[in-house]
Amino acid sequence: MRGLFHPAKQDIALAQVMHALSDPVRLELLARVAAVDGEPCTAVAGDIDVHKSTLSHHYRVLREAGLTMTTVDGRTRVVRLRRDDLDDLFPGLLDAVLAAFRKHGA
Amino acid sequence: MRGLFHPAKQDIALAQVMHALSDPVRLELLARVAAVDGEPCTAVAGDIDVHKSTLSHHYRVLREAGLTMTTVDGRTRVVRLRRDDLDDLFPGLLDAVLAAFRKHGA
DNA sequence: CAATCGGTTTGATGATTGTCCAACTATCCG
DNA sequence: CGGATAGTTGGACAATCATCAAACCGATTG
Repeated sequence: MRGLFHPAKQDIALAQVMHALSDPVRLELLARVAAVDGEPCTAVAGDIDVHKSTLSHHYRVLREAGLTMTTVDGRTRVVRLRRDDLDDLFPGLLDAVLAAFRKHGA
Repeated sequence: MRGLFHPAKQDIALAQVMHALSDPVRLELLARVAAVDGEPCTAVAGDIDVHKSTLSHHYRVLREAGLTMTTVDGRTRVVRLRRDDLDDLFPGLLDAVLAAFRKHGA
């Protein structure tokens, strides 16, 4: 498995971030990751009704856009929000999106 | 020309807004519209290097996502930001995106 | 070692997208 | 009216996307 790619902070692009946040499943995932930081993937994904390979795909989109940081722990993956990088690059964006999602859904 | 469709405020969906903001051309358009509110389309589009029908397409995506309000004035279209609706629905989102775009580009 | 478990990778498929071009509509000007 | 101007519409095309299914892989467990 080619070691999980994460973009460097300066390579995080706004349009790509917005695209990563333009899917209902990914918004749901991000909101959950933001709520419980540092949980295994499945614990977070829980009841979402999509195939596990689809979930894997969405996690990769979030990761490669620079939104999340995934580390390997045994046979589970731990997903964390790159809040520091994002808040520094795009102040207020993450909080606005998360608040909007909590209030209105996708 | 089927009269320009604008979603009602309560029908503006987060995911669709994010998708509308996930294209470099549309981010550029939005930033310009935000800067000079109430200008004709071409005055705003100016030097952007895409075909005029492509521009028309992007304007429609922005409009149908609820980001802009387009009115017809003679033979030109006037595009305005739906700032009140957006700020009310998704507080801080628009400003965060615009600030991010001004600082980093797309 | 064998089975299981968490998750990835690799197709395949249908839908959506961004772009251009050509034709069209509607308005304005002379 | 006839031309120019501003923009839309429809078609075509390649690229990307979300989804599923099946095979796979590495870590853990029996």
